[in-house]
Amino acid sequence: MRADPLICKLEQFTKKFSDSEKRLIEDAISDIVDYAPRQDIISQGDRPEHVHLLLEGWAGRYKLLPEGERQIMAYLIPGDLCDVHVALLRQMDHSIGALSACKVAFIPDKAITKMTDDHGRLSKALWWSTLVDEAISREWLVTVARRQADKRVSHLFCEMLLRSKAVGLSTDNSFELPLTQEELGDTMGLSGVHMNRTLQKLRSDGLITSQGKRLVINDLARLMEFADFDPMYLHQISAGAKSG
Amino acid sequence: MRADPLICKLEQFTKKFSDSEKRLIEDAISDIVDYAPRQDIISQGDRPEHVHLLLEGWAGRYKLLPEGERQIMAYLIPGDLCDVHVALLRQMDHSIGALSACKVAFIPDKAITKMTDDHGRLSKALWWSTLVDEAISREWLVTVARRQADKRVSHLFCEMLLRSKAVGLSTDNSFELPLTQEELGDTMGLSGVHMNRTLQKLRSDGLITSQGKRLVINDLARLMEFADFDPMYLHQISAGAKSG
DNA sequence: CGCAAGATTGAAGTACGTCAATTCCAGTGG
DNA sequence: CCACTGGAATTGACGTACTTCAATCTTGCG
Repeated sequence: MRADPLICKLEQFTKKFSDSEKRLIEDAISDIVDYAPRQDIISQGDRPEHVHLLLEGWAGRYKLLPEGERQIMAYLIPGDLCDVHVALLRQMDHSIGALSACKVAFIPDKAITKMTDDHGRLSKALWWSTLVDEAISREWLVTVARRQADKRVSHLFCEMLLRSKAVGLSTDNSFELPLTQEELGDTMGLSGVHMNRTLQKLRSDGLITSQGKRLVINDLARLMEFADFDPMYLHQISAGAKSG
Repeated sequence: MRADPLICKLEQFTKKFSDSEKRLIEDAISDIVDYAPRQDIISQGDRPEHVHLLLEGWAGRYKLLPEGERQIMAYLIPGDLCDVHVALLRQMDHSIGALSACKVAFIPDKAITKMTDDHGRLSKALWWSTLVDEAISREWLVTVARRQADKRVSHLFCEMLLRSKAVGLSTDNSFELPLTQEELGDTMGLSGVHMNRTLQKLRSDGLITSQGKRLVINDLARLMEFADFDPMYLHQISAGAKSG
């Protein structure tokens, strides 16, 4: 089903959903829209009328600074909801843009409200996912503030591998990374040039391999060790264990 | 009342609470505990049984890194709740420590659950406050990743002034800042030495003045301009965004 | 007064950024 | 099939905003 990654993700928090619950989510989708890379899915100041569920591709939360630099504050991958709870805030304080080609499902606000009013379990699961988003944001803060470039990038790769696994996008130790080095830099607070040199170092140290847009982590345990990566903040049930 | 700062804060989001609603919150407090500076209020790995409401002093969310550096990821000031929704996550992925002497109210988990089950408005207000926390965390990420030391610190000071105002801790353009320069550095990803030089620069530029532990912002408009500070992310009704 | 924590200062090192040139590569059209 | 093209990756030279270390001065406070 189209909502599989979302369900997959939420099932990390709660017990397996029943078929009828799955259908409930699935049927809430009112529309599906494609976005090209660099296109905004939601813009700062918007007050979206429906919730956006990412089905395919990568998107990013970002802000622009006065000198024109872009800071990406979060990655969204399939199964991630862009704005479950904007209704509580008045408007978006940042934008969400497609990083690769994206397929996005629209779920009307009312459908979400109805779903969560009737299903405490689902409501909790959605809130759980935003609490995890918050935990991720805090960890990125630590990463950017305190870790050196090579560990910064390694830490990010560990996270994205685990998150990809959690939604069924990775079974081995590799995943699609549809980003330019510039975009990676905009995420970790590094220049494109330095990101390039950092990736070269990680490759020559044998920690990663890249095949086109696919990133291969040669030895996850070693990379996690190197990056001081503790998966606890992801609050995955199997945290620490390797799924697959 | 003891819960005044919290109520003050929540009233930014929702309409004024009735006296009975205020009493409801007030009466939920089961206990009040004092903490000395540097003492942990909640430690990583904990699964707290009650919600902590900060009444006096400043506390901080932090993580420790392998080399022993501490990264402070958020400040908590009076009116802030430390862990409203930990129940949804299995355990704390970080610690919360007192930065100054703190007075903390304990509210039993069950009291919160009951309160929010019965009062949708209050429940929404509490969730609103965690969404704002998330927005703040994202803004700090931008600050640390992209802004230079002087703007970084200025941005932080703008935020803390507005947050202090929002809970009635500041009426003019000054507020209590009970932190060492080292702690400010641990927050903004700077060494204590560089934090010192940065503060000197801000003082000599006439942007701030410090009188002991009290920070005076000489010209808020100028400091906001300098720091590229847009208060929208705080989602305060009064501080910018008009309700839509 | 006397002590310890914090603030301040200077000197030297480094991890990053910036700029600019060059190479690589996937698409596209001929 | 190849030549063309524009974006992305790579490289080198150089500048700088920060860190680190270590000494000294200041302040709060019993």
